[in-house]
Amino acid sequence: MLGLFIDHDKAYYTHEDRYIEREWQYLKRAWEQNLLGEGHYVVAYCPHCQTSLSNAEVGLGYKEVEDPSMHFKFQVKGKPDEYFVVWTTMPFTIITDLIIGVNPKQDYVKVQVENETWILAKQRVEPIMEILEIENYKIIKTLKGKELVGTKYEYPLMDLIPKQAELDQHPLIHTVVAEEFVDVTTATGIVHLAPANGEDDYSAAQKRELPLFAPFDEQALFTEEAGNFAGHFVRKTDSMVVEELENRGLLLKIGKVKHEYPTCWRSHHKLVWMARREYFIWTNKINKKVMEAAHKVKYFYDSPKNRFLAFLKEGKPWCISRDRVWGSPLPIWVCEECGEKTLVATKQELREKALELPDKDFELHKPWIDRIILKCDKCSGRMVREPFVLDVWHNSGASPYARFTDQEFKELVPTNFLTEAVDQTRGWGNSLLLEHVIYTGKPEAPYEEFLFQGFVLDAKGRKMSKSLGNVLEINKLLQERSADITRFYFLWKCSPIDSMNFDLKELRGRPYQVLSTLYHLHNFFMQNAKYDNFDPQTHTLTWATQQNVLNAPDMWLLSKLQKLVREYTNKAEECEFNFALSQLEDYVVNILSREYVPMIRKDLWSDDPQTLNRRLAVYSTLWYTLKTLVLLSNPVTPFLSEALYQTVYKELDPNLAETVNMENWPTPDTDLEDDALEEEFEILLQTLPVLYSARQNAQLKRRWPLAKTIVIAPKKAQSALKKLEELFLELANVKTAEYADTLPEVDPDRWATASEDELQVLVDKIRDDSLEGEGLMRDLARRVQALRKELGFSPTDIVDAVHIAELEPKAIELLKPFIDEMEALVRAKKVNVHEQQVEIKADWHEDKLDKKKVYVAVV
RNA sequence: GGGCUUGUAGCUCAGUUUGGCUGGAGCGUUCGGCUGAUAACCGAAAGGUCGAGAGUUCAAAUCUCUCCAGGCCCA
Repeated sequence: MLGLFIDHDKAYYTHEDRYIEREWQYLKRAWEQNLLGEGHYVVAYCPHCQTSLSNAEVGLGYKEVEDPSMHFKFQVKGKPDEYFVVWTTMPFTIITDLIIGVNPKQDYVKVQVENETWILAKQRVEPIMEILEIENYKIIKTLKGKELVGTKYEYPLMDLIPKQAELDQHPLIHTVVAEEFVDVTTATGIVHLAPANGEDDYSAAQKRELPLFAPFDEQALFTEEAGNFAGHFVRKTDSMVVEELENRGLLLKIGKVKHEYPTCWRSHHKLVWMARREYFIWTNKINKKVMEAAHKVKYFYDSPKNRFLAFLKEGKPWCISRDRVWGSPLPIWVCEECGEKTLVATKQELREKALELPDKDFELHKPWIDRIILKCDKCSGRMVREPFVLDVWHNSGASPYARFTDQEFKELVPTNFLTEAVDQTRGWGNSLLLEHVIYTGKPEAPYEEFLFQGFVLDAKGRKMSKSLGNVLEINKLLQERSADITRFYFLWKCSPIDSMNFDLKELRGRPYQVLSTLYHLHNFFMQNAKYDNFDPQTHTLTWATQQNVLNAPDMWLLSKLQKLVREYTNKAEECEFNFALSQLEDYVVNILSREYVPMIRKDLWSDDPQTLNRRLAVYSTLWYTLKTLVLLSNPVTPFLSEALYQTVYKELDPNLAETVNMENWPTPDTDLEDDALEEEFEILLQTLPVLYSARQNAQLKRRWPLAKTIVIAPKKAQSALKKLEELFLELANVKTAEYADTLPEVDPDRWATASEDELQVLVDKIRDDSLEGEGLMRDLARRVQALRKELGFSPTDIVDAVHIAELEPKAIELLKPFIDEMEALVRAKKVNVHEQQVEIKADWHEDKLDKKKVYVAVV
C-alpha cells in the first residue's frame, strides 16, 4: 500500500511441488556432505495436546503456577557424611539426572551441620539455612566451583533404575561439571542436570559427549528403561521421587512454590521439556565457511553486523524437523527391516523407487507423501517416510535456488541487496546464508548486502500492541495522509537501524513542509513558464549559456545542485537515508525556496518582451533543478514524483519517457560546479540577515527602500559582496553600499547597526521624500496584492483600476512619482489615489497601514 | 539471566569512530517582522546536571568501569 514494485509473473509459492523439489536439492547436498542427520532436541511439549510447541508458542503461555519446592542432597561418593545440597521444582527429573553443575568462578563452601558436611554456594548459606530452619552450622572450608569439578556423587535411585546403574560406569556421569550458566544468586547455587528434560542440561551433556538417557515415549510416559517408574506420566512421578528420597534420608525439605512457568496456550497444562528425536543440519561442521561468508557481506552498520556475526558464531546445529501436518515434507525414508535411510529429492525418483504409490496424481504433501513406500536398496525391505515436515525457515531460506531456474540462479544469485527487520537476523538472514553455503559448498552468502532495519514503535517509544491500543493502522493513516509523506517520514526521521518512534503529529510537520514546498515550487514554475511559453527542448541550459542570460543566482543554484546529487547519492548508497533526505530537505526548503526564488522573483515579475530571454533562462534553470530533485526523491516519494513527472515534465515535453521510473539516476555535472561562486553566495547569505537585523533594530521594514548601507567586513567578504552588489542591493532593498575594514566615524543616531562574528552592517535611517514615497507605494501595493488574491484574481490577470482612499495629502504627493511603478507591480491599467472614499464600481476594503486606516478597491 | 543497541533543549535528532575553542539543527513556545508558489518564511529571546556515579587526562557529550532506564533477539 505504501508502494512496491512487484513482479507478479515471478511470484513463487513454497507449497508448490516444483518449489519443494528444488528446496529438496539443498537437503540433498547436505545429505551428501553428511551435514544432515538425526539427533535429539529438547522441546517444550504439552502432555495434554501431545504436541511439541514452538518457542513463540511457549512465550504465549507464561502463567503463575504451583510446583513442588524440593531441597535434597546427593552424597559424595566414598564420603558417607558429605553431601551436595540441591533444589528443584521438578522432582521427576531426578530420574533422568546425569550430572550436577556448579559455576566455576564462584565461591562454594563446605558447611558443618551436625555430623554432616554440606556443599553449596557461599552466598546461599544463610538463606538456605533459614529455609531449612537450621541454626547451628559452621563454614569449614571455602573453595572455587572449579575445584569441585569431577567429584563423583552417589546416584540415589540406582536400585530402582537399572539403566542408571549402567550409565554410572561412564567416567563423567554422576559427577560435578562446571557451567557458566549456573546461577549462584538463587537456590543453592548447585543444579542437578537432567539432559533429557532441559535445554541447558542437554547442551551441557552434549558438549561432554554423554550418552542420552531419555526413557519416555511420544505420550510423555516413562518407558521400561526408567525401571520402577515405567508406565507413569512423567510429571506424575514427582511424589514417588520425593518419597524415595525421603526413604533414603536424602530429602531436606519439601514444600510448594508459586512461580512463572510456561503452560500450553491451548490447554493451559504445564509444559514439559523433553528430548525428542529430530533431524538436524549440522551447521556446526561448516561454521568456518559460514563465518567467512558472513564476513564478506556488507551490513552498512556495525550493530546489526555484530549481532549477526555473534549469533552465527554460536554455530548451533539447525533443527529442521517439525511435528506438523502442514509443511514441506522431509524427504527421508527409513527401512523397516534394516534401518537403512535414504533421501530422495525428486518426484521422478520417488516414482522409480516406490513399492507403493498413492493415487496417480499425488502432490508432495501429507497425507499422500506418507503413503509412498520405497524399496530398500540394501535389503529390498519396505522403507517408510520419517513423519516430519520442514521448519518453515528452511522453506524461505531455500528461495534463491528454489524460486529461480538454474539459469536465473546463476545470473541473479548472489543478489545485490536485501533488507529485513532486525528480528530476521536469526530468521531469514540466517537461513538464506546457511543453505547457500551448503548448496554451493562455497564460503559465500546469497546476498552481497543486507540491511537489517529497526522496529517501529509508538510516539512514546513503546512497542505497538493490541493490548496497549497503540497500533498504527495503515489504512486509517492513508485515509488522512499520503503514502509518500509516510514513506518520507520513515526514511527521513532516523537511521534505518534505529527503532523509530512513529508520531503522527511529527509526520504532519516538517515532512509535509518539504513535500509541499517541492510541489508548490512546481506550481510556481508552471504558472510562469507556461505564461512565457517556455519550451524545454529549445530553452536548455546550453541555450541560456549561449544567449548569456544565465546569472549568478542560477549558476550558484546549479552548482549547489551538483553537490546535492553527489552527497545524496553517496548517503543513499550507504543506506544513510536520513542523512540523504536532510540534504534534500535543506536544498528544497532553504536553498531553492527560501534563497533562490527571492533572487529571481523580480526577473519573473515582468511582461517585458525585452527580458523574455532572461525569464526563459530562469525556467531552464528551474526545469533542470526541479527535475533532478524529482528524480532524487523518486525512490522515497514515487507517487508525487510520478504525478509531477506527468503534469509538469511530460506536459511541457511530450517526448519524455512514459514514466519517471524510466529516467536515469542523476549524476553530478562537474562543469556546473563553481566553488568560488558558492563561497561568495555564502558571504552574501550571511550578510543579509545581519542587515535585516539592523533594519529591525530601527523599525525599518524590509519593504522600505533605504539610501545606504555600510558593511564592515574582511577584505574577502567585501570583494564577494562587491561582485554580487546588484543582487545584494536588491535583496537588501538599499540604494547604495559602501564597504570598510573598520568602523568609520559616523553619527550613531543616524545609523542602525547589527553585527555577527567579523561582520558589522550599518543602515542609514534617514529617508528622503523619494524613499518614503517608494516605501509607501510598496506598503500599499502589498495591500492591493492581498486584496487581488482575496478577490480571486490570478497573478497574471490585469485589472482595470485600483483605488486607494483616505490618504493624507502629503502621502498622495509622495506617491505621485511611483504610480507608474505601482501600476506595473500590481498589474493594473490605472492606479488612483484619493483623499476620501469616492463613488466607484467596486467595494471598498478596509485595511491598516501603520495603525492608520486605508481603503483599497480593485475593479 | 545472556548478546546487540539506545539515552544530548519541551519534542525529534546530529555531534562520540580519531577527546580540544562558547555542545548544534529542525520542530514547538514568546515577542517583532515579511509574503502573489508555499500549509511557508525572516529576526530576536527563553530553553541543556549531554541518563547517574566514579576513573583516565592539561582537557571528557566523546575513552574506561559500575549502575539506572528503553528497544530487539535469545534464555
